[in-house]
Amino acid sequence: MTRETLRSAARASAPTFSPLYRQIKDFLIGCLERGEWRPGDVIPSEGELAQRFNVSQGTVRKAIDEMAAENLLVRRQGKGTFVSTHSDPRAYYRFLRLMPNDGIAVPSVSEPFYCQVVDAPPEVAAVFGLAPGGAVVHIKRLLRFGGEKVVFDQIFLQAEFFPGLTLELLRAGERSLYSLLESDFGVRMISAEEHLRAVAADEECAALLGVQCGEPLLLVERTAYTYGNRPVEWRKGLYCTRNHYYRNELG
Amino acid sequence: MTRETLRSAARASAPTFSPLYRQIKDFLIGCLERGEWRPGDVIPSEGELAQRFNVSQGTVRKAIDEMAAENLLVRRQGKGTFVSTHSDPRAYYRFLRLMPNDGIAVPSVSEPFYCQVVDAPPEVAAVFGLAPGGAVVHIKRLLRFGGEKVVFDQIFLQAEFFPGLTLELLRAGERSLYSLLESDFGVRMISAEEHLRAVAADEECAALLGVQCGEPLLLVERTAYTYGNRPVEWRKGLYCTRNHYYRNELG
DNA sequence: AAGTGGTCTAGACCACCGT
DNA sequence: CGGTGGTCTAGACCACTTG
Repeated sequence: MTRETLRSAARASAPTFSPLYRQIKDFLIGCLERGEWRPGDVIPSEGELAQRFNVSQGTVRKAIDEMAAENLLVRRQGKGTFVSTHSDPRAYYRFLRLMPNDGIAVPSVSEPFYCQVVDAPPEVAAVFGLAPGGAVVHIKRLLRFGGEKVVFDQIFLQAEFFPGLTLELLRAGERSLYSLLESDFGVRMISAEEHLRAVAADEECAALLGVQCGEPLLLVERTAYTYGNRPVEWRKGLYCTRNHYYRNELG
Repeated sequence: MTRETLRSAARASAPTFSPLYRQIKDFLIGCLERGEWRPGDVIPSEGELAQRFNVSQGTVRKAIDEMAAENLLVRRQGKGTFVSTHSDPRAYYRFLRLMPNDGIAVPSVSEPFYCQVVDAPPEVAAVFGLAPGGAVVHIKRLLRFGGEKVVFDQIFLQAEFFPGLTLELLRAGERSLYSLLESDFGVRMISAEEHLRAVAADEECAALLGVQCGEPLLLVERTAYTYGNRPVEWRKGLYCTRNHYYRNELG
């Protein structure tokens, strides 16, 4: 593929100016989407990509810079550039913002106890753009921090993307849910949006979390997206915030 | 100032390697801290800065790129690079994550009703690193969205930085609190950390927000920082999340 | 037309990692 | 040592804004 190929493709598909590094970035994202490079893999070096596209190293560099800023790639000096992965223990809790009040981090343990394919509730169908009653996997689990029951999660996934996802599979191994979805089903979560509210505990979750019925809980609704901002997960978490808080940084 | 000045300064102060663009960034941040360029001002052009430091445009560019990514500067093609400001209406709600359930944005109105210099409560003194009982300004206010009472804020500021801050001043004009603190006291908020919990409404805030005593509310504690990660504000907000939610994006 | 930021190049050298 | 990412240059040209 030559530089001219890139330029002409841009002009053909859109009259708006698209810089070279943007086109290269789009190409790299395409490789990730199509699974040509899998999570944890090294991608070709900057020099090699520059040759392949007939551009200078700096142009490839700018494309990779942006993708690294978006957590799609990870640079490691002297080694190469790698596809981000949830299987890296350092990324296990990338999306979990819960912190203990006293600041002392303790290991968290996930205890899934329910996993069934069900008709999508209307709210979930709307998020996924499914027909009402489309098939989704419904997971319920408890998260413990140092033994203490802190979070009750209800997770919904589009069933067609996760055939054979069972409670046994969820319970096997130490990896995080996103790590499992990534390695066993090829679906990678890259961003998410959360909506937070305060609610009163109902009977079910009061029993599960071991709190009084009516106790204030933090309700966290999350929509998670894969490449191309396609929603693939919706979840509803109830957090007991007696000994923990949800941490957020504003820039 | 020459390139050699930059290099030798780096070697003298620290044995660790510090790239040129880093040193230039530090210099630019210093200018902002010392108030040499004020919010809303244009800073010198990339070419001029490159000449001044005896480096190439690309090096200056990288320094400015990072600062733009941190919201310290704003680039405007064809016009120049500007110091970020809370006085820009587009930045009024930079730190406010509250959204209406129905997605229809309505204007918010701040109603401060209390402003006194008081001894710092222990929690606040700890955040500011003040001696117990140090002087802080204590502000109470209500935030309304389309007339509806939604947030009860209690705000604490280090008194020494804000002499003459009164209820009248807070009530005057349309600008946001951070815009006022920036233009009238020269203190600019650049980042913040929030801790969220669910709590039950006590009598005071139930009355203020017009909800039942015991109703679940979202408790948002914020520490806001100015240049150099110096904390200058601590606030405690109680959000009624019946018709609104706290929105957060995870990357 | 002049001035600004935005893109791109070709090549150099440095810092880091593995063998 | 060779290969990788990280820094830096000097200069070119493009895109946008303003006078």
